[in-house]
Amino acid sequence: MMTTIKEVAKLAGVSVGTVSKVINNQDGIKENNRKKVLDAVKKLNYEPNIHARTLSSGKTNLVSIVVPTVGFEFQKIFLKSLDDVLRKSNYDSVVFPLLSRDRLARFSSESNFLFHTDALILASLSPKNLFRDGRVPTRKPYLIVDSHGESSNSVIIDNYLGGHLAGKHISLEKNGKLFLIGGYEPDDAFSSGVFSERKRGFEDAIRERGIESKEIEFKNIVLDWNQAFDFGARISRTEKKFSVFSVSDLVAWGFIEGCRTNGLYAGKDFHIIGYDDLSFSQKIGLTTISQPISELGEIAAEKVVEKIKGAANIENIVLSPRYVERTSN
Amino acid sequence: MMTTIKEVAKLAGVSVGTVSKVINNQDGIKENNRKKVLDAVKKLNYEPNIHARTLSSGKTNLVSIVVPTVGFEFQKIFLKSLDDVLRKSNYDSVVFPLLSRDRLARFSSESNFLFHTDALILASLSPKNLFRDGRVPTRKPYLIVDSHGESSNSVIIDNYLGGHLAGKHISLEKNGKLFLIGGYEPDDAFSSGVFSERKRGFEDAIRERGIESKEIEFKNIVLDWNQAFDFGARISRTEKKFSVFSVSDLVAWGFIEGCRTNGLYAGKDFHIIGYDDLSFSQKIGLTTISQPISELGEIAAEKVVEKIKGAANIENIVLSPRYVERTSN
DNA sequence: CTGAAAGCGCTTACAG
DNA sequence: CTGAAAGCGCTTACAG
Repeated sequence: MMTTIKEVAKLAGVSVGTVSKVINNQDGIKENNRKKVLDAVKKLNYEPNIHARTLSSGKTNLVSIVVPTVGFEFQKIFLKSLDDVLRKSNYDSVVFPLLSRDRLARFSSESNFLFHTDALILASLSPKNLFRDGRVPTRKPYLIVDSHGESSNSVIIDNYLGGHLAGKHISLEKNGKLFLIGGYEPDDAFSSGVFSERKRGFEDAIRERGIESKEIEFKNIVLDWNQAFDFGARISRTEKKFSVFSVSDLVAWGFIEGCRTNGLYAGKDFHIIGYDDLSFSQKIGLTTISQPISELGEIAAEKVVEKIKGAANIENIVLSPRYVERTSN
Repeated sequence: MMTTIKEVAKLAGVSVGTVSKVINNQDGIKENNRKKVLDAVKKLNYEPNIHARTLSSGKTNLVSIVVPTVGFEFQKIFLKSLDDVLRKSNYDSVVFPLLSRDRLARFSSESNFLFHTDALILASLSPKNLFRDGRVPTRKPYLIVDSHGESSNSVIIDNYLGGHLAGKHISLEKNGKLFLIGGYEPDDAFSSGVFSERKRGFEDAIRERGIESKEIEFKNIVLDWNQAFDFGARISRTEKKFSVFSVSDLVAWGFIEGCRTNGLYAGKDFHIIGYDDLSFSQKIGLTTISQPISELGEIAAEKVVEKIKGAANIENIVLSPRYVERTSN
C-alpha cells in the first residue's frame, strides 16, 4: 500500500542504494540516474519511511523536551528560542508536557518514546524529584535546564542571585510586615527547586541588611493568579503597610489585584518585587527580577547539539538574572 | 553496545520469538520459560528498541498534537484532558507547537516525524491556511479540532453560536458606541477562523435586535493582553459610555485594565462580554461565553482513537458554548 | 559511479 | 507451547 524504496528503484531502473543516495541528497550520482529516481519518486508519490530510516541509521533528528506544563508564557518563550536554534542544526523539537501525576508513570519508563530521540532536555524539572532513583532513565545524551542542584549537564538562571537581588532592593517600611509569597512547590515530582533558591537568596540578602529572616512571613502559594488574588485581598484588609517579594510575576500580579479590592496600590501603599519579567509585567509597572528566558533556550539548544555530536565534558552553565526597577517597589 | 533481543534469547536459552512474547505480555508461554526470559532481561538491563518495534509492527502508540502555540491556558486544559483520555487506550500524546512561521515549513513536509505517529490532531489550526494545497500531508488518520469550515473529521465548539449569544445579551447604551475587539487573525497560517465565526454570530444577533451591524466598530487586536490594555486606555480617554464584545477573555481583561487607568470600570461605566471563561475570568467578574475546553479534549481523544481502530465514517461534532453572566455586562 | 547484500532489532505467521 | 525464518523499509560498507 505504502510505496517503498524498492518500488521506486524498480521504476527508475536502478538499485535501492542509488535511490537512497538520491533522496538523501548525497552526491556522486550521475545526473541521468538522479533524474530518473526523482521522476519515479514523484510518480509514485514516494515518501521514505522514517521509522525504517531511524532503525537503520540510528538517529531520529529529534530532541525531546520535557516541561512540567504548558500554560505559561515562560514555556512559550523557552520553547520557541530553543526550537529556533535546534532547527539550524536540522533537529526538530518534540514537546512532552508532564501535565499530571498520572502521566508521570509513563514518563518514568525507559521504553517511553521520549527517551528514544537523539537527546533529551528536562526543563524546570528535577530528576531527583521526578524519578525513583533520581536518574534520568535513558542512555541518550540529556541536559537539565532551569532546575537546581544537578551534577549532570545543566543550564540554569541563578535563582539564588535573583532572590538576593530582590532582598537587596526591596523597600522596607518601619514596623511594616515583610511577606515572601509564591514559593510553594506543592508536588514533589513537579518541583524544580528554583523557588527554594530564590527564597534562600532573598533571606540571605535580608539578613545582610541586618534583619532577622524570621521576620519574613512565608506564604505558600502555587503558581496561580487566583490564589494570589485571594491572598492579596485578605492581607490588605488588615495590613496597611508592608513589603512583598513574590517569586513569580504572575503571583505578584494576582496579589496586587487582590490588594486593589481594598484600595491598596502597589508602589504607593505597599512595595512589591516580582520574578520573571513577562510581557504583562512592564504594563502593570511591576518591579521584578528579569530572567533571560530566550537566552536560556538558545544555550540549551546549543549545548544539547554539542552533546549529540559527542561532546563528553560536563558543563553547568549559570546565567544571571537582573533587577528591573519600575513603579511597584 | 545496546543489548538486543537476541542476546536475551541466548542468555535465557530460548528463541527470540519467545522473548518477544514475554516482553509483550502475551500468554501461551510456559511459566518456566517466562521466568528465564525475565531474569535475562533484568540481568542484561534489556530495553526493547522501540524503533525496531515500530517498523515491524507498524504502530507507534503515539498521537501527534499540533497546536499553534503553548503560552495560554486553553492549551493547558485542552492537552491535559486529551492526554488523560488517550492514556486510557494506551496512547501517548506528543505535542508539536507551531510557534513560528519558520517552523511551519518543516511541518509542511510529509516526511516530518509528526506525520508518522498513529494519528494526528490539528488543534486551533486550519489545514486550508496551513498547507499549500489545503490538505494535511499525511496518510494517517487525523482530526481537526477547534477550527472552522472543515469537511474532514472535526470537533469544534460552535463559535457562531457563541458570538450570537454575546450579541443577544450585550447591554447597549443609547448613543453609546459598540466595539468588537480581538478578532484579528494576523497571520494566515495561524488563523483557525474561530474569531471570524464569533464575529459573524455577533453581528447577526445585533442585527436581529434591529441594529445596523455597520454601527459596530471593529478593532483588530491579536490575542495579546498588552495591546488590549493600550486600546482600553486610549478609548476610555475619549469615550465614556460604550459596549464591548471581546472575542477572548485575555483581551477583555487587558482592555478592562486599560480603561481603569482612566477611571472607567467594567459593569459600571461600560459593558463588556469576553470569550473562553478561563481561571481568571471569574475573579475579575467577567461576563463571558464559556467554552467546554476539557470536553473538547476528551471527545477529540475518543474520536481519534476510533479513527485509529479503523472507523471510516466522517463526523463533525459541534459542542455548544454558554453565556455566563457575571458583573461586567 | 553503481549494485548486491548485509544489517538495524524487532514481530508474526507457520510448522511442528 | 516453541523455534526457525521471513519480513518491516531503510542505510551503508564493499566490490567492481
